[in-house]
Amino acid sequence: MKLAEIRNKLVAKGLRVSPQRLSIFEAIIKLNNHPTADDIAEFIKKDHSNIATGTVYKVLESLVSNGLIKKVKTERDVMRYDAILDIHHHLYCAESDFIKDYYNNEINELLSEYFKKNGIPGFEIEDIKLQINGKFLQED
Amino acid sequence: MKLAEIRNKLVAKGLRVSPQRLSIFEAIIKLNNHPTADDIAEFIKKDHSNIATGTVYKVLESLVSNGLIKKVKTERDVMRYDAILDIHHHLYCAESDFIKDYYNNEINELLSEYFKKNGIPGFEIEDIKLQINGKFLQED
DNA sequence: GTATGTGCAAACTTTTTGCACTTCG
DNA sequence: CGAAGTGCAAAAAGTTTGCACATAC
Repeated sequence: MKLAEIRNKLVAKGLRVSPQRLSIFEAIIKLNNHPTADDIAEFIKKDHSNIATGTVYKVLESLVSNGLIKKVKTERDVMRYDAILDIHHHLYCAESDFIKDYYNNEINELLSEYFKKNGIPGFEIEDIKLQINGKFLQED
Repeated sequence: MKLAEIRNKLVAKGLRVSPQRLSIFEAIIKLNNHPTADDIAEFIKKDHSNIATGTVYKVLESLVSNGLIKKVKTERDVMRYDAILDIHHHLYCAESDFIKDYYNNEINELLSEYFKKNGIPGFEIEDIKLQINGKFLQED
């Protein structure tokens, strides 16, 4: 995703384009393994200018509440963030607390077809995500 | 689940049967909406005897690492706990941060059949959970 | 110029830890 | 009795908040 694209997304939501917003958004995309607030802060401090921790949280919050990124949580005790790129699922290894995105349209269709036929009473489905738990093998 | 049953589960894992373990385990089952450590502590302090916060965390940790309960996390910032009763999925409403268990064997079979045919390269699947996001309608 | 965003540090919340004491088996 | 578990209080970790200052538009 190019900078101009990010800029557009911010503008489209009525958010001002500050360098902090840009670099946080960029960081999430580049650090694409579901970074924590701390990962993001470090990344920015390393490659770019300085940024306050409080700002990182405030910006993340505004991006989340504007639907530009998502919060992801694992069994560990920190929040992780995820750019919203596409419908994807998560492969998760509890042992290493490592999350990897998993794309599979066949599954998406299988599920959406199933739930189109059989809804869930008392619940309005917005989207479905798989959390596939297990272990990563060598080649990762 | 009866007390005797809980007792057995503890013994089976080589854990000692302390009143704290029993009441924490019981609390998770009774407070069956994925209670937080704090919910559990309050519940125990109300209905039964006193318990230290540190103990609650220590006991939860031992139950989790012995596979007797599970940690569940939502987008909010506290950890929740879940008795392991059966294969189930979660209906989740981000707005209210409310989680409800969802049982559906048809889906389980659909998925396990699918992944039996088409594995995921580099990943060994242990189990699959659906997180179905959306909104609860009135009758909840 | 003004509403919005940022930096900073202090406060808050949740979870962890260490150690003396207690209890299960 | 001894190993395992608990209470307590202090500390760590993660996140939020308030307010003065800065900046995007």
